[in-house]
Amino acid sequence: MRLSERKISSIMKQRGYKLTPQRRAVLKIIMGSDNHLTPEAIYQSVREEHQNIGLTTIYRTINILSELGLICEVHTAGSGRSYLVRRPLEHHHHLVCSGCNRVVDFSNCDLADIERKLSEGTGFKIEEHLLEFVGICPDCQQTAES
Amino acid sequence: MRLSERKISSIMKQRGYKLTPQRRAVLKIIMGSDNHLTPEAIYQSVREEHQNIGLTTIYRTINILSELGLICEVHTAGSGRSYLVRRPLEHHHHLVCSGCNRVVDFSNCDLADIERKLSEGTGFKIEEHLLEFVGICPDCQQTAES
DNA sequence: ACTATAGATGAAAACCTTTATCGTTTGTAC
DNA sequence: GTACAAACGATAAAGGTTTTCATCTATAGT
Ligand SMILES: [Zn+2]
Ligand SMILES: [Zn+2]
Ligand SMILES: [Zn+2]
Ligand SMILES: [Zn+2]
Repeated sequence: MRLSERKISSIMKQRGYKLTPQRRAVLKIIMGSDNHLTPEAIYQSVREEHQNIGLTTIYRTINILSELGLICEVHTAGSGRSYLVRRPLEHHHHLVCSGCNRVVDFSNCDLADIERKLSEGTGFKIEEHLLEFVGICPDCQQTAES
Repeated sequence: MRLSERKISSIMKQRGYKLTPQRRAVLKIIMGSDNHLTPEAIYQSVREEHQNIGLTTIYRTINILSELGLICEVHTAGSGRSYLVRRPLEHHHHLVCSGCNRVVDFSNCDLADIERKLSEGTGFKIEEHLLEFVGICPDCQQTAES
């Protein structure tokens, strides 16, 4: 299942958050991009159409979306945070282009075996895992060659 | 192979860095802990014996150790950085306790299959991966029960 | 429509983490 | 021991994120 603006709107309202024009503008930018975006980048993009919005509102909106599980954070993006809209709702991971920040989602993470062995070997009760791949996308490979 | 203080000392000198008392003190704290430590935590620990050291020196030392590949960074540690000494020198990953920050290293990460499939499916040239597990260690499980 | 209420906004200040600056101190090589 | 480069600590500066607060909606009840 993928997230539509309608669905996001309904989730937010259900949890007591209003879908204001500012939040709609932030959502539009995040949903319209294939790349992961920093708060500053979102700010700059939103500002092109909505020049009065404050950076504070960007952060507030990001934090809400994150709390509701509607956006994904990328961890291999250097210092600082970077987000993109949650495209598959189910458990998944990211393949990130180090050239243009494009993100491809994938769901076939088969870590159950490793997880079980690790758990048996260490006695840890494993709660979550973080898996991300970094590479160069076809477009950026071409750009690099030419 | 594991890193001894002697080995680290030789690597640092070879790369033009002096092993000062301050750096030795930072190393002692990092090497003496099974947990990942934030710069601030390292600062506090080092200060107990070396009360005049500056936070700047902690950061400078961490950055050198990181550049030389002598420490590992943990990515699932919330906001901000956290480090521990690099115990296996070869490629490896971390299992982190969310209770006490203890870290267990493991080397049998078998992501080659996933990586090949991903590469074929997307056309990405994959350069690196990030894999980390989070769980509760046996000690913290007991603490939680009692 | 009018008002009351709760929530959201933007500007500014505060906060926290990390890095740069600079005068002084320390290690190392001769 | 002297000379030199490197490292130190204090402080300031730079980023990035959150708090504060007065103002401004949006919504619901009248
Ligand atoms: Zn995602
Ligand atoms: Zn790319
Ligand atoms: Zn490690
Ligand atoms: Zn633990």
